[in-house]
Amino acid sequence: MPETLIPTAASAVPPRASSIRPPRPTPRSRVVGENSTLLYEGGRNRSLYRVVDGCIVLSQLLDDGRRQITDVLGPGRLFGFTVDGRNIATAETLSIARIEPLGDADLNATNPTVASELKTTLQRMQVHATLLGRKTASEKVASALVELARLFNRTGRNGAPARLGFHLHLTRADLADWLGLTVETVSRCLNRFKREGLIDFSHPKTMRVLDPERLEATAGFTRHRTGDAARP
Amino acid sequence: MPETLIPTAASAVPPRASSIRPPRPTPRSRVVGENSTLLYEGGRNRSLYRVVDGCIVLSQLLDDGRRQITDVLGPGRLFGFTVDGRNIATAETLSIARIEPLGDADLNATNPTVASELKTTLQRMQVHATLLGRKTASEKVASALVELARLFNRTGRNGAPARLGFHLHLTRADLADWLGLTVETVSRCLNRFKREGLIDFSHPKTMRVLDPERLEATAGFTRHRTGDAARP
DNA sequence: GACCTCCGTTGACAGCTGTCAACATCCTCT
DNA sequence: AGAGGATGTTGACAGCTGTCAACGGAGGTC
Repeated sequence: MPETLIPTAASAVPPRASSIRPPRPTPRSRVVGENSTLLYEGGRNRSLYRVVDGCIVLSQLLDDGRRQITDVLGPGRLFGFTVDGRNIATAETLSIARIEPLGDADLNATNPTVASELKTTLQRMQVHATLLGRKTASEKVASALVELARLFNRTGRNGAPARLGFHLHLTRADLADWLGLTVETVSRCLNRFKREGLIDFSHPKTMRVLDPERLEATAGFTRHRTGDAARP
Repeated sequence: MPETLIPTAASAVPPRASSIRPPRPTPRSRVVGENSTLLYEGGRNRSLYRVVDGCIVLSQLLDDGRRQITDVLGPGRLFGFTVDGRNIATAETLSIARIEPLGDADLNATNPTVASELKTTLQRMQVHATLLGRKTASEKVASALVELARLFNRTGRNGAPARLGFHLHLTRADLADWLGLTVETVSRCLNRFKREGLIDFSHPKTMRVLDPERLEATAGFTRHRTGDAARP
């Protein structure tokens, strides 16, 4: 039963039993349940939000129901950008999440931090466009795993990622909507990767990367770099 | 013979014979020839640029040569955004273009106009992601035609677009790289639309929209709008 | 605890789009 | 004007990915 808009109460939110990463209390931050729609594309809102903890996806819909997830947000990322006062995208939680509203003023994005985030997001979108338009199904799924492993790896961000286990917050359908594929194709790719020893999972969302190098190779990860000539 | 980086001279640039839209002289603006690479992805630059006139595309490359055009820019659009001082995308001219460098300070995007442009671009990228991930070849090509007709229609922007003729600055290969298709598929779609009376072209780049409504219908254009409930 | 829906997996099959090839046309350069 | 390359078109064919279907299992509700 998805809630709508931003609930103020942390109703269905038992703080995780042995909470490994204690949610640091942030000014005005709120906890939101899983599968809540926070913002609707085309709707109005008066604030930007920062993801403090959890996983949030942005999406757009075509009127026949086809969905495209345009971004997957982890801790630190901002969302709620508007054009002409209207939300660019729908925002939904894929996990219990803690979000922190930013002031009205930041809506104008004249805040340097916000502007920087905008540019980073723009870059991410362009990289994802290249994935959507020019990568094969296997490359897409492998790319997604590499990216999500970085975002949500279990070991925290204390230097070396011990074993590349992470919680996949997305369902197969979410992955499909993110990568421009169907559920069946995503499932087939994941299980092939599993058979080939690239990854492993017993529960559908408990992922472990067994062979990072081959996975990244499968992702066709490196973008072409013309860069500038080395300046000696 | 593509030039590299920003040339200061307007070498191969005969100002268009009966120039309908006289290039308004802008402070410090420069004219750049067709098929020039202005910026390289991963390279450094110290300024943003505004497109005063002409057509410029942004692109990314995978290292095996696959290319994705991430945006098509017309008059008024900005480009040259960086992350960590590095260009996000390669920028190339598809026509003789006039560009105007903006000050260093604007690189930080704290200028409200720049910030607004960033948000608009972000929205465009998300709409395009939906196209790349969730539309069929026909829908993609039709969408592209609708968008390019708006961008480059011949009648200027004096209210009603008389007859929807416009100059297609992109080659079939450019269209393919923009839409995530192959040249052959693009060509087949365009010629089918021509047979069906949606569009017409004698020269490959001289496009005319004959049936805007059916073309937009083919584009599957309307995105789902949940909007806000009407407030009586 | 039983039911029931959602989610994930797997197989069979089809069709959209990519691949390969040949050819036409346009443009540039000599 | 002629040569040659880039661009565009069209056909034949293949294969990647989508579609349809069936099934199993997990989680949630009563």
